[in-house]
Amino acid sequence: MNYWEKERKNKTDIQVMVSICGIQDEDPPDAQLLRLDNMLLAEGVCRLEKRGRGGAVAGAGTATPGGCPNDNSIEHSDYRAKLSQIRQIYHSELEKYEQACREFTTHVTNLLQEQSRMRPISPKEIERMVGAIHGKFSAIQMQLKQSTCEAVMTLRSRLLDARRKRRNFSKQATEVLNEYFYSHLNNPYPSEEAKEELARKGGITVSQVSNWFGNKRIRYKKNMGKFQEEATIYMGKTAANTTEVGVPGNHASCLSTPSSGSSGPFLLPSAGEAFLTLRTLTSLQPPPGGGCLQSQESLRHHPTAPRPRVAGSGPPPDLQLRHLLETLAASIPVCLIKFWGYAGKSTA
DNA sequence: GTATATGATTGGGC
DNA sequence: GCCCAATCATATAC
Repeated sequence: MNYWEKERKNKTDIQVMVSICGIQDEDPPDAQLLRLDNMLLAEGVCRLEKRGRGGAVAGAGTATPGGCPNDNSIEHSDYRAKLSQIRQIYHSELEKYEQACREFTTHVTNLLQEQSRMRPISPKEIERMVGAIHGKFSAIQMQLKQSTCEAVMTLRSRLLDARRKRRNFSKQATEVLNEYFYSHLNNPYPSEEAKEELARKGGITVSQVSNWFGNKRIRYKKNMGKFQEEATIYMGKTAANTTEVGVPGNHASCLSTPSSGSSGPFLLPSAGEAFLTLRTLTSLQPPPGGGCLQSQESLRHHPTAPRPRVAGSGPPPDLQLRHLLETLAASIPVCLIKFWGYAGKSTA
């Protein structure tokens, strides 16, 4: 094999290797790589290898989707096990790629050095070739990272998705929420503070409280008959709490006012006050065109409901309350429903 | 296995 | 940003 043949072969070898790998002079997509790195770090697939990258959230691997604080560590064990598998595969593949990159670089460098005995090859040319190889392997690594990210996302959606991991609230949480709902049936829109307090009492998150009230309002409206019994139970329960202490307006079991505004007409912080107000509310003339409140806006800002203060002559407030409780207990839910507006909406 | 209950998500309106 | 309404996906009851 003469010089030219040898030269041609060497060139061909390199070209074949380069073309097989599709090496081109291209800049690695740093931004995408950075995103993938950050995600893998956040998911705990890889560790911080380089300082100054930023963006990776410390402890992000322990966060639970939806922020639910419920105890789901048992359910997460499967997730963790599979994540560990993914991590192993990722590192194994990464190691393979890095080794292949080293071997390939060495091989190409050797070929170039061999060639340099026959023709002048500048260090820059070697450097350029090595850089191209590294760039290509970086691209391969990025594909690996992308695949790993996809695998993790799939795993998360399968095993950690909040919907799939739905758990019924504890009895206490449901009780707390129902008590508030039925004691504020005329305006079941808890303020942010009330939501926080309900969340704390029920051991759930504020957004779960919001979800619960959203669902409850809709389902109550859709099927009021079904909730009559429940309404009576909770209204009675709250009323009993109130009468037990013998002071109407005792708010020990109640939470802060609804979100309709502190100066609004629905300052009914207890079932006792709700009942006192009932007489006035049910005597209100329905708004024109349909009897009851027509829109969400009117639900939140009823224009006419007065403050339920009993003053002047007549029996003392506690007796009034007791009387009202006795005479109205059975009909309270219906009255409140009517006032709330949905009954009118569906029956008018 | 099916029906129902229930918590979460999504999309649109305001 | 909050709410409603529809819907999804899972839990629970039968």
